[in-house]
Amino acid sequence: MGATREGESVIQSIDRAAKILTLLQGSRRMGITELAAALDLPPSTVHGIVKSLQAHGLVAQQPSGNRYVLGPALLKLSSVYLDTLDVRARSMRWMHELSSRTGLATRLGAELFGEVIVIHHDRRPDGTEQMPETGLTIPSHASALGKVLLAYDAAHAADALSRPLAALTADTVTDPDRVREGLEQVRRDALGFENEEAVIGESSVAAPVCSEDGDVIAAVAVVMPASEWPPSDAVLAELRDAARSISRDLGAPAWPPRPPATAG
Amino acid sequence: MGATREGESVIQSIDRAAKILTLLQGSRRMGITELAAALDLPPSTVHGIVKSLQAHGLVAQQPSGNRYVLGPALLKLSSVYLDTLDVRARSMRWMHELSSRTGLATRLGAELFGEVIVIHHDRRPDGTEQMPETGLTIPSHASALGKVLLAYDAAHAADALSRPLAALTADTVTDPDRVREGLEQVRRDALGFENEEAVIGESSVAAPVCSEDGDVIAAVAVVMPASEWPPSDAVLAELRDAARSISRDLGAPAWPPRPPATAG
DNA sequence: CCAGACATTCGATATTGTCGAATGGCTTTC
DNA sequence: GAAAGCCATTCGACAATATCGAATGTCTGG
Repeated sequence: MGATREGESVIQSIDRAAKILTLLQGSRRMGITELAAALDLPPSTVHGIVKSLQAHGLVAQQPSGNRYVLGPALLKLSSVYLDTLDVRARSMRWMHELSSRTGLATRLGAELFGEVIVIHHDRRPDGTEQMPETGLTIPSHASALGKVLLAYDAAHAADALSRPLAALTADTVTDPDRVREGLEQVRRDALGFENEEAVIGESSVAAPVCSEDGDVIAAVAVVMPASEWPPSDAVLAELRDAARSISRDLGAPAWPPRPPATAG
Repeated sequence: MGATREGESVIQSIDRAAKILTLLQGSRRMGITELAAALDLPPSTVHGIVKSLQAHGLVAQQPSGNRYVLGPALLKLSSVYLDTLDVRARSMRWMHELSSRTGLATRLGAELFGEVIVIHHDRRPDGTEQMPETGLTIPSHASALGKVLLAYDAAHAADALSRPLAALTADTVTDPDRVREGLEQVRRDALGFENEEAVIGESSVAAPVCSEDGDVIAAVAVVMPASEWPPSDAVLAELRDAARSISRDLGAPAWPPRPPATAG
């Protein structure tokens, strides 16, 4: 085959397969006709694709019979994916130290298609039960991690701020221009703040993590109950130390990073 | 298209795409020609597939340029996959309680293509740094989780014990028949044991988790340093309680489960 | 017991992925 | 510093392949 139109030259069936995975990612469990309707394709076509995915464990049909869900093979794949991430490996001990010292949960995030995906998560050191957050995605404009990543990555910012911004709480900033204004402060301080903008009762601060060639490739955050807002200077200092240590481990030439020239 | 031969009727390009993902899962980073050689396909064909996967974030090429790795989209997909698992959601609080009471790390595992995949992991409650283990896969024959799952699932056992069993440590049982013998004890006690058979210095005990219709769909384990072997009766009792509680939450009619009739 | 909805199978068709050769970029070697 | 080799990438023709619509089977609800 090959591209019929300019721009895209993706293999049709793989493209459709990926779309099916994305669809299942959104609405947990779907039937064949449901998927077919969503993709505007005949059910038999969708059936063939789903069965092929199922053969590799990428989707599974639940015992109930006629509904499909994402499959266990994805878990193994993602586990290996995480292992390939230098950033994550180098961050873990610093994040654990950061959690211990501040008594707060910490997150490491990177960009994924205009959102932030949590690459590592270290829980608050008290013994309470806490959901694992690795793999979680958060809108960039409503998170401290996201603001930091937006501030240093023009492409990410252009992508994320071009579409309508969702209001997750009453305090979410949904005006792209106001978000952009906030980014200047982030670049100045090398710290991004967020107070109940994503989740009610939860606030966070993030700092950039730089790679060998000086690019901001990730961000670390401390997450705290909104009742503890604003964070003490001690916490901010610990956060900065952690971000600097990780960046240093990665071979970054400098920290804090230089804001991109394009960002005037 | 459709199946040319009996048995399989998977879509070729999707099959190849999945194989590429599996290949990248094994050897972290690979080039196009390397993949092409492994699949015995022309590089141009592989290139097209890889690019299609890349467009959806399922693979990524590392900055270095010419090598491909698994992509971040897998992380989000697996995160949603985990959320769809009833077992996991119901297990979390009981596992956390089990960890707190015993002071040991706990794991929840299910079957994936003849191996065991860790679906949830609750760390030891001391403050030490511990790797997240969710997503890890372990050979069934060398783990307590695996032994339990094998004992109650004939298909899994047939699958897993048909191929050569890897020796992970000096104590790994690699003779299929000896493994099978061990399973009778597992069915009798509803507990599977493993002492340094997978990892040197680490031992574990597992118990079955049953679904609504009485099938064993997962297993819970406590993991301890080999120096603490054998586990106390108190620990075993806590483990049984946790397994029973989870099964009850899932609507299981009975616990311990009845061994399958086929297993005579 | 019947009706409807849905998953699934099957076979013909042409759309589509595949392949081999040619190009371009990069690193290595002498 | 120039050349050679390796590897990713692009292109276009071909026919193998995925797609589609209709028919069948299966389950659920009335």
